This record gives sequence, C-alpha cells and structure tokens, in this order.
Amino acid sequence: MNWDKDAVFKALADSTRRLILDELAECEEMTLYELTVRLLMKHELSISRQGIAKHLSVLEGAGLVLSQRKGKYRVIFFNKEPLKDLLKGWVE
Amino acid sequence: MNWDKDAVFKALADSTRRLILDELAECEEMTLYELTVRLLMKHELSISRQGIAKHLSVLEGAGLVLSQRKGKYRVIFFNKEPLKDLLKGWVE
DNA sequence: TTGACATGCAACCATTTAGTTGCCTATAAT
DNA sequence: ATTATAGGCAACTAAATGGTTGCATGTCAA
Repeated sequence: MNWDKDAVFKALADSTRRLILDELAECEEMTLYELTVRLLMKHELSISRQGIAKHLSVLEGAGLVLSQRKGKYRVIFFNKEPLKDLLKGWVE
Repeated sequence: MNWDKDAVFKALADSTRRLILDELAECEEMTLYELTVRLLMKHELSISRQGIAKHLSVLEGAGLVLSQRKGKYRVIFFNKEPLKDLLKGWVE
C-alpha cells in the first residue's frame, strides 16, 4: 500500500489524535466505545463522543487506524505501517 | 533541550514546510534568499517571499530550523534533533 | 416488540492558519 | 550618499479544522 504522507502528517498534528494512538498502542484491538470511555474517564478529556469519532475518521483516512463493525460495536486497530519510513530522508 | 512535540508535529503537517526541510536536508546551510529562489524556481511554488518566511518561523518555533543573521543574509540550518524519538512508543 | 445502547451523519460555529499586501529596516554595492 | 537588495513586521482574508448539537440508524436484550 502507498500511504499518503500528507494525510499521515496532518493526522498526527493533533494532540487528541496522538493520544488516541497512544491508547491504541497499548491494546491489540479496542472498541470505539471502550476508547471513548478511556479518553473521557482516564484522560479526563472534555470532548464529545462525536468529536472523538471525527478524530478517528481522520486517523482512518490516513490509514493509521483500521476498523470493522462487529455487531453493536466498532472494533478499531492501530496500523503502524504508515509510520514506517515516515521520516526517511531526514533521520535514518 | 526539551522539544515541544506538539509544535514539531504541527510544523511537519504542512507540505510546503516539509519541502523546505527537504531542501535544507541537502545542504549544510543555506541562505533564506537561496531557499526562496529554490522553492520558487526549482519547485515552481506559487507563494510569496513572506509566505515562505512565515513557514520558516513556524519551523524555527518548533526547533527544526536554526538561523542566524550574517550580514545582508539570513543563514538557516536544519536541526534534526527534534525528529529523534519523535515516533517513539509507536515505532522502534 | 420494544427499549436501551453504540454508532453514523449532517449542519453549524469559532478558532486557527496559510496566504496575501503594504510598508519599514538593514546591509551591500556603486 | 544613494540606490538596490535581503529581510522583518503587521494587518487583513479565505479556507481549513476542531468542536458542538440534533437526529437517524442498527443491533442487542428483556
């Protein structure tokens, strides 16, 4: 796959989205609901559920998050592939 | 030094700024004037001189560019330090 | 079947930001 | 000294973006 670097960098530019990736990095997979609870409770983020969903769609657009509807829930994964070689040419 | 990751990610989020870093990566140092010429001629970028200067100040704010007035010119350097460990925790 | 729950969609708002123009300063060259 | 050149500063504009609210959809459980 050929990742859109611009989309990846733009997705990483927001601290809430980076926090989401931090959370996803800890688990193999996670429910959107579970993620939302974590952000709101554990991190005391003051943001609406829809706000989180929008961030997630940006991450998905960049290929950094994969997701799949599983019954009532949406299961999400952290796809680290777009991060490989992201800084290539600048640092080894 | 302790780099502000948020500033670094935000600085990298713009394609023109990444192009500036690409140019700086090729030379040890460069004049702001020289950089401007390169962007406008070599890359046929349609942006004003002041536009470039603003991008450069963003990069400088993030610590990715160091600069120093040398007579008539402003000499600029690519400081790669803030890029080290930038993706730490996500990729090795 | 009906209600509760997790998610999706769309319009809207406020702020940020990339870009501009206009003018001012500083150094170099003639 | 004067002029050309390289750069700095500030106000303004349009578009992108982070955030919201309101409502619709889909799935599970009683």
